[in-house]
Amino acid sequence: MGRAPCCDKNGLKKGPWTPEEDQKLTDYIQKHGYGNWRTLPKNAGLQRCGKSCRLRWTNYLRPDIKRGRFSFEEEETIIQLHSILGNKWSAIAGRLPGRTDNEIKNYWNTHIRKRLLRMGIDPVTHSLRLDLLDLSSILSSSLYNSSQINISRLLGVHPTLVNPELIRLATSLMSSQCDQNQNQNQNYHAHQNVQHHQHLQINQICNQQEAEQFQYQQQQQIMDQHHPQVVEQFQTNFTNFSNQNDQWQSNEMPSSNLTQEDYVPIPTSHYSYYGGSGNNSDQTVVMDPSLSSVTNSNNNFGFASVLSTPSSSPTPLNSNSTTYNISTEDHEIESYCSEMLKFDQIQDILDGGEFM
DNA sequence: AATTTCCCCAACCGCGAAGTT
DNA sequence: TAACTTCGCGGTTGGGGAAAT
Repeated sequence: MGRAPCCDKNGLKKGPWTPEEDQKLTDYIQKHGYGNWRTLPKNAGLQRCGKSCRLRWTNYLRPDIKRGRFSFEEEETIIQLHSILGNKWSAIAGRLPGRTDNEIKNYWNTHIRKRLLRMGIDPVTHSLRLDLLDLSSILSSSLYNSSQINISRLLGVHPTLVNPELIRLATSLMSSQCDQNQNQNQNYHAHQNVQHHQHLQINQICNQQEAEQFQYQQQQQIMDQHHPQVVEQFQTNFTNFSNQNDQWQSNEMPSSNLTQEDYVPIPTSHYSYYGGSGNNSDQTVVMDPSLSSVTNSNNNFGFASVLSTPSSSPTPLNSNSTTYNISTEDHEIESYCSEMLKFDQIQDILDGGEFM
């Protein structure tokens, strides 16, 4: 009942904390603990409301706060937990020692969420969203600009590795597809409600294999229903493309201004956040893992590599100085992610949790 | 070099739940 | 049981730094 009268209008300070205020708060809590946040600021000699003090302490001053970049495993944990818990930031934070809900929330909104959207994955439901991917508009833009870069970005491969024949096929395919796309989108949106409910069911299944299989079937159905031509053509094209793959990848990767993030794998109907087989050898071709079955088996490219945050890596997100070379860092990421954080491990954690 | 735009994140706000009287 | 207080959560904002023009 009733709301706490938040920060007094009379004279209580707001805004950024000064080092002096931090010191006062820290000193006070170290001596007396933090029992009553309402009376604490007065006792500590701070012109702040209790709420502000609590926030400052829990999000910044607490000694067990782990500051700095999120590690790969932390990021993967966040994604997995979010797929189960949704925006329960405090619950997610409870599984990430040293991280605050605020920090995780910020990180989600500024990094992970955007990346999922670029991949055509709904960050709310964690399901494939072809409408978010918006193939036709991306391709239209690419074709309008006659840009090979854009097509290669869509395909998730380096420009120099894009088969010109594939570009030509995609061009003709999508130009006819554009006309149909609007109607299909309308049908697709109607489908989204159903899909959302299905996803909720998936979350309740709490079994990765069952959930993945279920999700795969649903997404396959959507792809087949709404984009049959796309599916068929791309499968054909990529099969042809893969036959030439050895030749393409045998060339040394040229350096480029493009960053790792410029390449967005195509989310196909069977996707995974994780790396593929874990059988890692030298990898230079960026390819959706689902395509690995029709390509060279060494060419798996895990989504983990795409998901890996730039802030987790030594290279800034949009650094133009970054050459396109995933063979070292992403190799490690993929290898790492394929080995860890399997859904059942998360589930084990959650089974003992209080919020399920 | 100056200005504008973009992006990140610390901090705030409002609400509901839990606790207390 | 109702009224009130306190706490914690999730959504949102805006200041400041970085990047782009």
